[in-house]
Amino acid sequence: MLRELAQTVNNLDMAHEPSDATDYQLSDQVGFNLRRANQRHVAIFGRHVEGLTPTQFAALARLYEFGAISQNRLGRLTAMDSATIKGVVERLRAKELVTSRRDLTDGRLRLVELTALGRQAFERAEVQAQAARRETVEALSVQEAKLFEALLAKLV
Amino acid sequence: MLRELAQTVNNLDMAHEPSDATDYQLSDQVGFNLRRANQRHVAIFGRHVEGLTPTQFAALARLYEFGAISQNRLGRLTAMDSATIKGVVERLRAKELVTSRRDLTDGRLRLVELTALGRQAFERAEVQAQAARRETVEALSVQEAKLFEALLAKLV
DNA sequence: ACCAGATTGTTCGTATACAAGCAGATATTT
DNA sequence: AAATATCTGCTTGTATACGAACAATCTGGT
Repeated sequence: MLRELAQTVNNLDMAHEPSDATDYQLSDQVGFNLRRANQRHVAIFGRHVEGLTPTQFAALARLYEFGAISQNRLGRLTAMDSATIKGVVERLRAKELVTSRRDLTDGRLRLVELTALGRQAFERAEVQAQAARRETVEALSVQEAKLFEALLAKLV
Repeated sequence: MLRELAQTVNNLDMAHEPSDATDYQLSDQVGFNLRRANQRHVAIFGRHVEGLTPTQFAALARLYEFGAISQNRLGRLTAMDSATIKGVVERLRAKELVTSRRDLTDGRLRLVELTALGRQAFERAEVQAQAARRETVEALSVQEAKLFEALLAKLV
């Protein structure tokens, strides 16, 4: 019992201590909370969606939507730079969810495309991603969630 | 000129194409935008605050507030697990902004504390972090920003 | 046809981020 | 006191994330 309490107190450190100590506010509060909100969402996503990270899922979604596109363009569509998207495509290839080949008309391009397995994986994951999305905003009312999403969209 | 235009069109890919194509919505839109908002903030923070990442700044802020605390506790206060906080403390030590030593009464603990240089660095960075915070939410009105921050705080 | 500039993709280095497994120190229970 | 559980910090492995530099390729203007 005492153990549990100590554990609970520990876990509440972040939530309680700042206000306990003073009314001190981390001067980068927005950034700090954006980072924490993202961490939390990634964790929730991971519990709902089997075998795909949020970024991998985003890549599959874009490929599902746009068909065969170049690796860099996929990166732009998913907000990843060329170094990052390279690794993501590599891991999706390893899972055989996408293929990649050189473009015949433009030798610079590496065309990335979903496999049949990739399409299936995306369709299955899409339902689970919706559930993750709901859980992420579950602390907000429906209206608050809508408002939050709208404001967030204005930020990015 | 055409080059510039092409560049511009490329940069707008993410903003335009989804709506151009259909009214398709990424089913993990909230997560996707949380990730992008965080990316954007980290970039803004980097432009305003010299020599400190947002996470390093958060660690300094907590140490400034709490004095000497254990490494794991610092991690909890800054939302980093033990593996992550270790690296952050290591890099802060390399810049001589913090020191770390064993606790005499509890042999497990590694006490981390600001140096005089670290205190100065934090005080200077705090002003710049405020500016970063403002730029991050500049697309929102003052009321919208307040609302957004309140909703974000409810999420985490 | 040519050359300057731009784009694509790769590699390297640095910095979070977390899971899992570990050893050592401390705390709790019996 | 001994057995058990917990906590701390470390290490390894995997996955974003980005800056910078690079070669290969393509495009624009001449």
